[in-house]
Amino acid sequence: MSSERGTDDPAELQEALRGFVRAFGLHQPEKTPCGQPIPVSEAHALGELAQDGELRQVELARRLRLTKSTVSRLVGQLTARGWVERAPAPGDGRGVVLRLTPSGERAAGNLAEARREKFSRLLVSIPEHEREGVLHALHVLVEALDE
Amino acid sequence: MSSERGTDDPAELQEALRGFVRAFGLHQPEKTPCGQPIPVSEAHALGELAQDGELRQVELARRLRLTKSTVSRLVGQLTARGWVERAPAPGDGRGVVLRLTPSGERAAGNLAEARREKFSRLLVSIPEHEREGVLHALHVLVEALDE
DNA sequence: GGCAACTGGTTGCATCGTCGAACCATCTGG
DNA sequence: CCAGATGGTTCGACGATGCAACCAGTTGCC
Repeated sequence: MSSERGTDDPAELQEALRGFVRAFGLHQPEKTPCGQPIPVSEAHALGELAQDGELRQVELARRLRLTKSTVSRLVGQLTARGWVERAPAPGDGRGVVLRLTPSGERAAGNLAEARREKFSRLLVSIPEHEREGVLHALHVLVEALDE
Repeated sequence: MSSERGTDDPAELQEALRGFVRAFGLHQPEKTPCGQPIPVSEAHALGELAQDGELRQVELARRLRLTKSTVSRLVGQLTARGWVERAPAPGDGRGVVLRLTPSGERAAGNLAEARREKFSRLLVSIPEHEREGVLHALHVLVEALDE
């Protein structure tokens, strides 16, 4: 029954999250999240592909939480860049398997490097004694959001 | 020189943030962040206006971290809905002062209600003893991002 | 076998959201 | 009084997403 705005006030949390979203630049389509000449959503897809080597298109959609139509176009852009190859899925005439081309591997590598660089810079901007708390807080948040 | 991945590893931070972004659903254009029939960016603007009563357009742009052209159009949409009024800024012939109309106040009220509801739900999903830490961490993050 | 229901993909249409550049009007400082 | 900064608008381009309609292949069931 405290009248002071404390840790049980939703407004506090809302304010804090809103500030973060804006500061992180999530409002901008961010042509180059890390200085690389590549759109955000393509970067996400590239990351998934680099990690798994091969992916069914439908699986990519699931991971990125996008509709199949969006992903279809996304993959179209990536193949147009020569970064991804579509192949018929073995055992299912409908499906498509995606794989990075050598050029795509390179792009993914550059991207990963740039990303590491970016977060490295961010990390040093966080006072050392706060870092553990920040990481922990993010995990807590994700857990709360997943419910 | 520690080989363990600890609080000085950028990958940790990257991973944590990526997880948060996806869990928070920031990838989706989120037509109705809280079930209200209103686009996200308009909602943000509405929130700022509701809080301050009156705002210079340039100030709104600064807060939302958007360019003046984007904000100009955004405000155009809001006035088209009858939620915002443009008035010449007193003392500066160039400027524009924005104010919510009664109808805009209502819309902002509904929105605030829905948002409060949403964050309230999120808040209860965060263990009580973590709440202060989460809030603090978000502030630290914003500060680091601003550098 | 054959037919209905489902699933993976593609394409067309609509909407949202942002930026940069060009342009105009209005301050502001020598 | 003029040059440069500042606030706004408009235009053109791009990125990103969804839904609906459609096609093709798969599956389940009678």
